[in-house]
Amino acid sequence: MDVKTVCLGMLTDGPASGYDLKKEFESSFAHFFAAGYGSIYPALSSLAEDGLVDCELVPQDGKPDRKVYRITDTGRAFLLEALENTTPCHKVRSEFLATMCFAHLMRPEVVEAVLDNRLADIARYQELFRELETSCDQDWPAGAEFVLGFGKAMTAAMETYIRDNRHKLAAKPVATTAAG
Amino acid sequence: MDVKTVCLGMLTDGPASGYDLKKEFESSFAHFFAAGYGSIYPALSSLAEDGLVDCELVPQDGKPDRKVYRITDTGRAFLLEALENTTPCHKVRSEFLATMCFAHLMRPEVVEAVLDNRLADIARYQELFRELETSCDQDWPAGAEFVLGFGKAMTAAMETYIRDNRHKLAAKPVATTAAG
DNA sequence: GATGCATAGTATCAAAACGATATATAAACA
DNA sequence: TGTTTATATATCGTTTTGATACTATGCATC
Repeated sequence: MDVKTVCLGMLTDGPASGYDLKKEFESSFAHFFAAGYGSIYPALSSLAEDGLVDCELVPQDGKPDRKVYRITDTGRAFLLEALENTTPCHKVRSEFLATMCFAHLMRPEVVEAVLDNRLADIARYQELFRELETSCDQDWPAGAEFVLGFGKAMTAAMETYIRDNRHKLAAKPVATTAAG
Repeated sequence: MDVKTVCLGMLTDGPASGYDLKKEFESSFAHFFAAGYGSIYPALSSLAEDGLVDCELVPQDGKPDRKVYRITDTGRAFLLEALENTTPCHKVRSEFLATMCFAHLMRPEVVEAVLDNRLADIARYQELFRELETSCDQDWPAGAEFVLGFGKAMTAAMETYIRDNRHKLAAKPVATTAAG
């Protein structure tokens, strides 16, 4: 389940350009699957090369031409197979937690700042979730609702945990730091 | 906060080989920061080249020589600066959630299998957490405890959410799937 | 007695992804 | 007038991934 497959999946919703897909990665997918242009454009080229999508050039006045991609029957079949033949993983890559592992080497006020920063980031996600909910609340497939709810549950748990446990990070100052 | 910095941080705990660090990535760091040999060895080489760590060759009988790395004063200073001068991110990369977005394209029994698989994965993490707790319970820096607790809270929230909401994924079957 | 697997250890490589930047145009804004 | 925002595609060096290779011992299985 790489960027290619996710792009292909997004295209089951209707034809779209790379730019369109990027916006989707930044909204409904933002909390669990990031992808930049450096991944999306090569992915779409590769999908087109493999015949899994068709590409239509749509000229525009002033702006650059749009390359609108549409999933093919082959692509649809490929996607179904890809969806059913994997055991999808769920990975966290947290510089935040890595930093907190070394909190005892940091000045307490910096640790506090990092925690505040994380809470602010969580708040941004929560606002995004509210927007997603209000903008298009009905007609969503069950999966999309499940995924949104998942994101809400995770951020809520994260927020609660940080608020309830941040005091412990300040509590244990290390004597000398000289372990050499 | 890349693999290099995390390795450097791990070395504040005492000298270690790439193999040792890999084991740490697989245990206490497993739930939030993955790294393979392909990242660790180049990271250590680069750190040594920059004078942030020293490398000592320790011959062994039968087995290959160990390359034991030790953080230098320069390295320690570099680490402190790196820890204090960033706003560390926290990213999720979930093929699982991406798959669930397209649950309406999948056979219900496959969706169920994916969910069961995820729960099993969560159970493995929970067992790892129990092991980490029992093996070295006192003398941990506050940060390590915070991070372990964070992992426990997240996996617990994940498990609860999946158990409470999985029925919704089966509830809304799509009529034709032919949207093209 | 051979095969396979686990442990201990270092190392490399292609492919993928990341993150930033370049390019071009127009509208809105200060 | 100058800056930002939006629309759109594209590239490119660096990092990361995931798998594999290599050496060597020991232990269990066939």
